[in-house]
Amino acid sequence: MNTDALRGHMDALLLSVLEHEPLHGYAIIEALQERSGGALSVPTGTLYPALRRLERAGYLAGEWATVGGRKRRTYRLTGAGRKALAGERSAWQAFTSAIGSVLEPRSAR
Amino acid sequence: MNTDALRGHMDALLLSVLEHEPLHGYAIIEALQERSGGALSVPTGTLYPALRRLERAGYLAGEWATVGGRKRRTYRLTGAGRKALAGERSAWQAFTSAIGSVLEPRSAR
DNA sequence: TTCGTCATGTAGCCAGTCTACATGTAGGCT
DNA sequence: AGCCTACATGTAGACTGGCTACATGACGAA
Repeated sequence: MNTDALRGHMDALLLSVLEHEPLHGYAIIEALQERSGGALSVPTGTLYPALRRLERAGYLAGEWATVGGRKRRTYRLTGAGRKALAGERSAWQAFTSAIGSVLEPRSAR
Repeated sequence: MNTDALRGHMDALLLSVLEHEPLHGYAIIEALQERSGGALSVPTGTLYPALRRLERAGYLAGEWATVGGRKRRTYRLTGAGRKALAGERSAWQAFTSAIGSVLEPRSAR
């Protein structure tokens, strides 16, 4: 997939994937790919700026760690992040419902 | 609603709303609003350029008419437009399925 | 004659995604 | 030693397409 249709939904994806466990950037990319059955491949040039944006917004908290000689920045969801995630989820519902109701094939009335 | 999340899905909406009957721009805006239960309000600065783009692409055919002294450009779906619509529909399925599978709340594993 | 609805259109802004590049470690293979 | 792949993060700049704001004009009602 990976069209620009993702626009506006990245935040939801990132917050969601961090809901149950903190992850670092590289692991987030893999998690998204795995969870979506390979459909989503987020390039690093999209991911890292987005993580920083969400951190600035207060939805994520990042922390540096060194594992096996490699530096990682691990992000976890903040309280505000959880609220934002809930908001993103209901926005997603509203979004798909609105588009779906238009796209749904219907017989000529 | 009406965030920029629409990006990439406008084509599908327009093709879909024209599937069963040709409409002119203004009527398309109303149809989208009605079908979505008021959730979608597409501004003219989005609609008209999109219609022209789809016409250039060969998915729509536009024709001028004058009704009650007012000029309208009525668009109808072409054969290529129908094919494109089918493609947009399956793309939409794939898209929502991918995002949904990530967003879906799940208990910690 | 003014206002609201109908009707179309464009210029320019803007935000977020993508491409391509840059940097560096670790481990395996030859 | 040298090379490659996987791991890991990051930035600059292009691109794209939806949005705001504006411009134009006809019609009917108050």
